[in-house]
Amino acid sequence: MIKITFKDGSIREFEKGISVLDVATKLSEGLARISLGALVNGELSDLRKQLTEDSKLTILTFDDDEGKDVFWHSSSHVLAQAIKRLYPNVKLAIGPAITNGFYYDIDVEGSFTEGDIAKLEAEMQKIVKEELNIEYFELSRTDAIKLMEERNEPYKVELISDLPEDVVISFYKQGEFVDLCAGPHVMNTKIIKAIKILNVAGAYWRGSEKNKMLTRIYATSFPKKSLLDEYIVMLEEAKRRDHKKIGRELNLFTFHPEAPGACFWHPRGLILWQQLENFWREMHKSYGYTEVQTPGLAKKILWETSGHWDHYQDDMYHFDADEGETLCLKPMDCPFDILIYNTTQHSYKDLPVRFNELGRIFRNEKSGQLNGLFRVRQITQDDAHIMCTEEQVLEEISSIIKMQQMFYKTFDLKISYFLSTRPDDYLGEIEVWDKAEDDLRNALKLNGITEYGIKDKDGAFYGPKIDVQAKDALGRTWQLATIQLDFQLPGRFNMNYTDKSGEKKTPVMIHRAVFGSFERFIGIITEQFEGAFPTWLSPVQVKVLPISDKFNDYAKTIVEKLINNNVRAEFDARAEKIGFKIREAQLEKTPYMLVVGENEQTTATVSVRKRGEGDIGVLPIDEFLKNILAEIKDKK
RNA sequence: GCCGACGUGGCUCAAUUGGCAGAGCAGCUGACUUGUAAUCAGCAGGUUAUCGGUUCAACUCCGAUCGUCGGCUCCA
Repeated sequence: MIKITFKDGSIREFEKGISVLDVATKLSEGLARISLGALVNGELSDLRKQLTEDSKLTILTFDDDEGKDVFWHSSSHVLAQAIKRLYPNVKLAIGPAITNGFYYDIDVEGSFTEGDIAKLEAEMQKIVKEELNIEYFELSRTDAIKLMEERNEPYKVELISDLPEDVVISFYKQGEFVDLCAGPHVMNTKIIKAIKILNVAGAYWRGSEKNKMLTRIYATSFPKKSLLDEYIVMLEEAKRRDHKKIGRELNLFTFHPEAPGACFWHPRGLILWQQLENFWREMHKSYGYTEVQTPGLAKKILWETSGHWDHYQDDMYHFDADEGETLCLKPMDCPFDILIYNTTQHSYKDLPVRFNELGRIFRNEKSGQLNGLFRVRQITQDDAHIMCTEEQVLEEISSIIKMQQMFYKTFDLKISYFLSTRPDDYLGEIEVWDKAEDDLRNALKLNGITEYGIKDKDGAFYGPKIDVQAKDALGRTWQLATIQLDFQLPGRFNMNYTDKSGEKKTPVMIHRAVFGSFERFIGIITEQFEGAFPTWLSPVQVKVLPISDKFNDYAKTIVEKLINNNVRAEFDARAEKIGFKIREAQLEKTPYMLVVGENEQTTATVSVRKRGEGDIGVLPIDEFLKNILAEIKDKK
């Protein structure tokens, strides 16, 4: 008999030799999927051959996300089993599959050391070798609780007690180990060939900092050793790209213990920053924005009015100034842009008003959550606030989506969308929120974005938002751009405009960011490009390298010509061998090196060496200049 | 903030597990005048993150603080 685990967790037995089509016809709706473990030793290809277009039966393999989920989820059971064998007193919490592996949360006295990790890995390998079948069974609520109480698993008891009335309470068993689980799973532990425990961290029970902190063991596993090796290489690659490392090596930026959560921009890093800032400014001009700049320090009253004080005062920097007045370093720009808006009267004809601001804001991020440029306390936000009529909302959001798409394309970052809905601590009326959420949904639809995730209750307290995530070269995702619809602050600040009939109306406000923050964005592209920035962004675009100092005068005329044409060129006049100068320029990731000596001087040319390509031949200097200027203009 | 790990010249890393803090790169000085990823020689550089403790003796063990990293929580 072949046992097959289906997506709903059920297991059915079929006679060996049964065809996939026969299985499919024996199932009522054809919604089932065969999980990995059903397929061993050639059965997979046999089954595949028998699949037809009509058959709704699909095979899960490690190549698809769902198959990975099942595989890793089963691996997490193996991990839990190993833990219980070595440390019987440990209490199990939960152990799901995640993006690149799985974890198990456990309640353990004391802490895990490296030695424990090695022992755990070995025990997991042993369980795999035992080739344990993974079997499904169901229990009534009472029996389920009884079983988990007997096994001294209070967290499981809590989980069972909280399950909804109508749900089937299912378990999976492998050898002596039993775990509460909805499944599905692989059929046998034997297919989990390669396992690695990655790290140990703390995590709160049920994700709440009010609860006990458990120990979370992260691991990953693969059906082949070679896949694990590839994954480890990828992790090392990520480490090599670390922006803090590259920032220091390329002399772009550094961090200092004297100013935790803040970045020091060196001359070269600031050039990079300024190129991005220029791009930001051009982009906003062409989309009809006008730039503003507002104070960094202001009275508390402003945030009391906005509601931020109630929600975020613990995360704001504030102090008592003279006359008992509390001053705050601004944690966001919104109220300031509103003050500017309110200084003049607005006609419906003037709307939308679009203010963009490169605001330096301050947030007291908890020490444990600082992380290089990704999370800083002094943040440069590419903020903008759009005040418009309700009728204009869709068009404005569409325009923002287009701008964001154009922007991310420039950096080869793939983006995906999420809709974040009303949180529990919202301001305002539910009907208004529903409308706002509808507006955002429509805007996504209107722009052909049909695939997007939902982040339930993840909106800002004043409105729902569209969050944009970008994926980098290593497949990591980052929260960057955002579009937030706000029907609350305009009312709180008595913003208005006069409509066609002469009546005063409250505008709608859209908050949005494209970069997210300059710091985070530069951190991400530093890793994305591994420091080899495209020419338009490179702090030094060209290095001119004379063969010997006999050609310094000629080299100097070339450098001057480039600089006069706004190309960022440097002159390496040191008395070093050409190979040494090239090596250094290459390590600095300079896009172009121009080697000049006898030949070039007599023919008024340069010998061009391109980053990543090597020597690409000799060009007249004017032609090189023309080419590089075009490349810079096209942001290549 | 919570859990865990870590902190040695500017950088990358040693120091035989408690017994004289050392090397490469970078820097400086001098020589070499060079054709597509490292020329040679010499010099200098340290209160081992900080503070305290244990010990005849501490980079090493213990405690506290600061910082960093991996997570959790948070992210207007």
